[in-house]
Amino acid sequence: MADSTLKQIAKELSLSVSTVSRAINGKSVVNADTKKRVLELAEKYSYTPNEVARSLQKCSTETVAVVLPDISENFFGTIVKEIDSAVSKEGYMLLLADTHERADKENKYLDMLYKRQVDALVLATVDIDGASSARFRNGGKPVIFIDNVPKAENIDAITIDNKKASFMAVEYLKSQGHKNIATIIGSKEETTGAERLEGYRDALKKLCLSENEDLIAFGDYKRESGYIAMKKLLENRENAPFSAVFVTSEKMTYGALDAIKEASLSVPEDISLIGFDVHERYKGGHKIASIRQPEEEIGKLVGKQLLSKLKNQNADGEHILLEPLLYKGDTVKAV
Amino acid sequence: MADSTLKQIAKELSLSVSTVSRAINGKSVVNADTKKRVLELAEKYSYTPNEVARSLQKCSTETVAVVLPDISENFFGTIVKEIDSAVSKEGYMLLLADTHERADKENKYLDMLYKRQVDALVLATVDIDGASSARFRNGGKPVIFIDNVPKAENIDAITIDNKKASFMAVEYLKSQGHKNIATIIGSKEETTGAERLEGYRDALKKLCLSENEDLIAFGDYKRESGYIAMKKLLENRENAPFSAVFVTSEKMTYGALDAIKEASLSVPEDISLIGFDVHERYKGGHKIASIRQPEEEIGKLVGKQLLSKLKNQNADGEHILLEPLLYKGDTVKAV
DNA sequence: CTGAAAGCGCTAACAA
DNA sequence: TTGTTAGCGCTTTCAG
Repeated sequence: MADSTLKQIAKELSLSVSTVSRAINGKSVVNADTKKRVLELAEKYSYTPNEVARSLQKCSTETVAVVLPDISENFFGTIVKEIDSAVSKEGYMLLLADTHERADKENKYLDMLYKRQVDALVLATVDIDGASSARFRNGGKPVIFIDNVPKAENIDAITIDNKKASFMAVEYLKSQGHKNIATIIGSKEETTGAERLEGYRDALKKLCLSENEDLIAFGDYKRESGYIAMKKLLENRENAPFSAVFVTSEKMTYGALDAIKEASLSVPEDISLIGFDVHERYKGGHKIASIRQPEEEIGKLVGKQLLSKLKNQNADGEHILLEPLLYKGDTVKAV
Repeated sequence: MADSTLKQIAKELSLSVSTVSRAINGKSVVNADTKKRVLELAEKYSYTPNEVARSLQKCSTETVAVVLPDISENFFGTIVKEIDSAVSKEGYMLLLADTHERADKENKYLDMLYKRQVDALVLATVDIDGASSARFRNGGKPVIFIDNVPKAENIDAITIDNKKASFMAVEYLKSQGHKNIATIIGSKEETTGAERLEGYRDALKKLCLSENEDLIAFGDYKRESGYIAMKKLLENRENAPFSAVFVTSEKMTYGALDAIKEASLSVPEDISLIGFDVHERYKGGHKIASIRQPEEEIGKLVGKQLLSKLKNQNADGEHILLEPLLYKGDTVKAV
């Protein structure tokens, strides 16, 4: 009834624990008959190996930690799904932690996870210098960064090319005749924010568009911050006019749209807009033009890299850059 | 450098392992001076307790398993986020598994999780008789069902009142003058599907609306199946006319809209529609009328119940029913 | 206040 | 082929 152990089975069969272990694990050669007896009794008692004990012995928990800022976002949900799919095939399971975009929580979780001896870590960090994950990396555990990549040596990461993403957005807006393009950037303390900003600036330069610091607003990835940033841009529109805006995260995009609506303006009639990570839920609705990340591909790649690193401690870190995607919706108007 | 252990610290300080353990855990009384020495050395070696060893000893992993059909759905993502939030405060972490709506995967994952000695389980099952989770429940581990609730004795569950959800949808459609109301139901093998169907039928009866089996189509919660089901309803519309449709899951709702669009029909001009679990991403867009579940509340409640059950092995199972919410969008027209 | 000893359940040499 | 021994790192009586 209660969970049985190797010891109990061994005792009942007058065998040693190791023989029972061998019979059950099938790794080593065991007499066919004793093996049969062991297996039968194990069946009868519905013996279940205790993985905790096994982990302690093997110094490996077959567990991958996944730490990210917001699991309710489709972007992260999809990535997690793919990672789980990939690693579960090899017996690994995921310990998940949601940091709510907070560095203190990230630290707390990484601490807990380290104590729990996870074998590897996938981290969408909000900690820009990589200190929070240093222990894992120094300890030789595979760490793969997604979304944000800290400034540190020898980092493994899988992200899109954020600079290129901004370039694509600006280039598309220019192709539609826009000359004054505003942007809303998430925290520039994080690489995603910093790189998207850099890409935006580079694009303006390369495409000979006018630069204006007043057309750059900042948020923190959350909806409310997109709303506030957009509102600020709109209030200052007389001084710093613009016909289009590039918003660099999904939730901020919705927030920006909230502000536009509140100001009784229309998209794309009054303002053209390109968002980020916005997915159409259904045809026939309003389609928000958006830069998107190939999240399934990211997840699959992370899973694959994880498995490979878990086997062979690959040496050097590499940052895999994927192509961003541009979806032209109906929120950009030619002017 | 490498991870230190109590043993190492004990040896270096010529103390016993137990004293070092006591000093670090602070549970028992230790001489202030030795405690200080221990703590200093622990600090110096950045000692990290091995939770795996601790778990083995304590027969508790401080881990909660969360098993669900699709983590990329906002509904589940939000629930997971809230559960994590709640239980992490007490030191628990989540092991997450995504079953892709497949009973075989669910079984496999539950097996792995059982071996890993999780302390509790939150399960959005696709296994209707509850066999997959029997071991957990018999073993006295807290199991809380969400979304689907198996037909078994003494079950703990937190869901919305699905019958009422259907009633609300039908009632609203009737109030807008609709008399022939079609529906698309997810698997009737699962309680969510069965109850929503039952609620739909009850509502028609109670509200004196005509019943017609041809107006009931089935899907499997996925988008494609909603598309196919809607297409079937539309093709048969001459025989079985309807002016409104109630679709009982988010992805099927999008699929149904796909089919409506493909048939060159408009919502709500040609067909009124109420979906399920559809959330507005942004104001100003097309608003899909929808029954919604209070997912944050569900997640918070699950977290709370989990914690309470983890402490005191509460006795009887209880099914907590929450109120569904009705959001009137612009996809229902008065006729 | 501290140490010795036993053990959580399992694995893995090493012998026999 | 099987058993013995020795842990993995920690907690927890029980003595002292």
